[in-house]
Amino acid sequence: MPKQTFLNLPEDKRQRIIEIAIDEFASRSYSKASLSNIVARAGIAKGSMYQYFEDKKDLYIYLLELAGQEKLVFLQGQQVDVTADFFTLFEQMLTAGTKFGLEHPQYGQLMASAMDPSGEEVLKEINVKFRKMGTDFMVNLIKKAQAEHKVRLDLDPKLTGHLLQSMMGNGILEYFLGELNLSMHDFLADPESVKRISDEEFKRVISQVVEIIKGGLEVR
Amino acid sequence: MPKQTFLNLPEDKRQRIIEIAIDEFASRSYSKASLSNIVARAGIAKGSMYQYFEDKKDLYIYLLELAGQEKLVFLQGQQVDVTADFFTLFEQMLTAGTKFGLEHPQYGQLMASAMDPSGEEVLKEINVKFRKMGTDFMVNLIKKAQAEHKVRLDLDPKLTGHLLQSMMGNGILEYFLGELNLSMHDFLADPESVKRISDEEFKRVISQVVEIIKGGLEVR
DNA sequence: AAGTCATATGACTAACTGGTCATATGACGT
DNA sequence: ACGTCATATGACCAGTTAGTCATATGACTT
Repeated sequence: MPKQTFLNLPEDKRQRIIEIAIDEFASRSYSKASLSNIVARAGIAKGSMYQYFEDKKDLYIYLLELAGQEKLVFLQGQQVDVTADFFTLFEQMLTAGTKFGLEHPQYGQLMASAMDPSGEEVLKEINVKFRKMGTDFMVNLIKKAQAEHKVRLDLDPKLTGHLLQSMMGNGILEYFLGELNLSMHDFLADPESVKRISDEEFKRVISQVVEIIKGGLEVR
Repeated sequence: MPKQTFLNLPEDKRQRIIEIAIDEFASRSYSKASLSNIVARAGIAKGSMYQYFEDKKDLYIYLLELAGQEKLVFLQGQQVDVTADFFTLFEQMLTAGTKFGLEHPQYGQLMASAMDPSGEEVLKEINVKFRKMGTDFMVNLIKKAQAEHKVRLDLDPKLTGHLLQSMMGNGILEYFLGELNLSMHDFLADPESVKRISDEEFKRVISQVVEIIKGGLEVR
């Protein structure tokens, strides 16, 4: 949690610091991200940073929380109907999740790296927490769909949830990047580079993935 | 490529250095892995390391090559019949790939992190090379299966290949770790901790994944 | 014994890192 | 004008890093 001092800061200064910090943590790993770099770019003194946050980890966790909130807000603005049919909901979530990654590359990357199972040891707890949230949600969805006989009853909800969960992250985005011969770094440096993907192409990819999953999971 | 000096080294010394270096690079990210640490553990002078390798990256790439060779040898020892039916081959590859990760945690982790699309910028080329190899293989397999009408013709081979490829890595292993409430670090520190997984459980998980994929891809 | 040559060494450098702290600033109340 | 107090500062610290290099070792040749 940031200290009160940070929250008392004028809006624009606070925002600038956040933006620069997000950018740093999104484009370098946690340990490689540099506080010295952030304060230099933000034009503040190193000491000030420690008036705002306890330490590096504190700052990082705060940014992750912001990213989570941002994603939540984004998802609420998208067409995601939690009462919809399982496969419809899956399609909507896949669409919304991928769009978030495309439109908010830094937040997306930040959350993706926080959920990376082979992340840094210092961040183990955070990692576990974030992944558990996502997987639990997915597992419950599947259980519900099984109760309604929409999904094969012989499938293990946990295993199936794990598989779907691994697709919900940056999976589709990575496919697009691969097709455009771009690395994640290229994309972060120039998010516009992915605007070349047409709406049709986007929809085609999502619907193919959904079809595969549907074929694999649905009761026949 | 290592320098001749390294290749001239007595077998046991060379092996010891390799083992320690693998351990270091497997358990910390490329940038966090420390040469100072490696030489200290190996009981050699820092300067010696630079008689053996050009620099850190050179060493890392060499270790990756070793890991690749090790995996190849491992796969050859497993029951993988490249002439088999597509879904049979997929099952065999999934089994063999996951087993490799279980039995050679460090090599497995090393290769997984080298293929991580959001890896470090210095390693971009290596990353691209490794991923391309894997994906190309998968894509060709799918194209062949489509020609034989074993896989739905309306599926985009590249997209489908990308999806399958993302499962072939540490996906299943990560599921097991999640079930045992272990992190990747725990597993690397104590590979035995996963021996608790019975053969039946292992087979069950693989066959469920294969069934899902089969349902999703096969011609009906 | 002298010379050669591949190999081994570790002190050293320059560049970083996260984090600290004594000091300074400047707005506010008295 | 004085005192107070939250905020801002950047020199500084101890620790780490990848990489260098003059020097030493020791086996093998002449």
